[in-house]
Amino acid sequence: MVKGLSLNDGEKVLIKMTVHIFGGIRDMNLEQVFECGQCFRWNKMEDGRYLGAAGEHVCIASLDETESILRLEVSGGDRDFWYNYFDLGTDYSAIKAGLIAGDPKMLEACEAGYGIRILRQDYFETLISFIISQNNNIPRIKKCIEALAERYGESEHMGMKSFPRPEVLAATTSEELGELKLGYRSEYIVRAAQRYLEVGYPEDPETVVDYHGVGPKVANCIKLFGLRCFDAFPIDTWMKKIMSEMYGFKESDVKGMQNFAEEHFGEYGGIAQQYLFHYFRNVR
DNA sequence: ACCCAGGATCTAC
DNA sequence: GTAGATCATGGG
Repeated sequence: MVKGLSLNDGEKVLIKMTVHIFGGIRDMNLEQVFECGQCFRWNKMEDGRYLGAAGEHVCIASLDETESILRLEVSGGDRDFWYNYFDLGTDYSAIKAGLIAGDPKMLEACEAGYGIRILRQDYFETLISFIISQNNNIPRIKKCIEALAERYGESEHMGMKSFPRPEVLAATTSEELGELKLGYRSEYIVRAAQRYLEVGYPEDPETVVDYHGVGPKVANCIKLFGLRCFDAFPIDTWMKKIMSEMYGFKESDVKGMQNFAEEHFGEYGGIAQQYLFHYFRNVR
């Protein structure tokens, strides 16, 4: 499909727009997927569709009322890319069943969190995004990331810039990034981009905590969302309260919580965390 | 003015 | 190894 868009100078330019249709979609709700805190570049449009960016690709996503057909209007990326990005090959019903079998307390949280999926996001984008997330709130995290993309992203589709390449961010300075109101995270971002160019994609997920500005919580988010370690169990201020209330931990006993998650939830601890996080923030 | 936001670092004990 | 202060920024 080809659409004509008019630009500021009045010229008509043909923009290549592809539509991917995926049927038989289960365990998916776009609001849950995009607003559970795993990604920051998707926003609901007035008509209910979601406009967002994944790396250099931009997409308008919608799920029909029976929630069985996913429609993606994309600027690029082949069918496999988007199938992979939305994690359509993973059976979340089976994962939920396993979590509930191991802990009946998870039943309500899993039901309330119907439709959550862990997107397969780009590692570098996840790294930078969650460095920005520290001691920050979601609306401002999104503003910071859009400012980064607006300034350093090199391509643009449907009004959204691509996420900056590591080479570009590595070539900036913390003073320059300071103009984007990133606060003390500016230095972390430059150093992270430079380090990424040195070490590349981590063979060992445990090494992400070696980034300056990446502590245990952010590292677990990067592992879960950017490296697909489903056992990574991020513990933030909310999870401390939740683990305290549900399982009786002292809120200071983060180490105890991590060990418990490892033994109790096992390989899908990160998924359990997502359901719990969502449940306590949005339902209770 | 104070507190919080999907915290991390640095310092001191 | 662990408690406390400090770190930008914006919103309530």
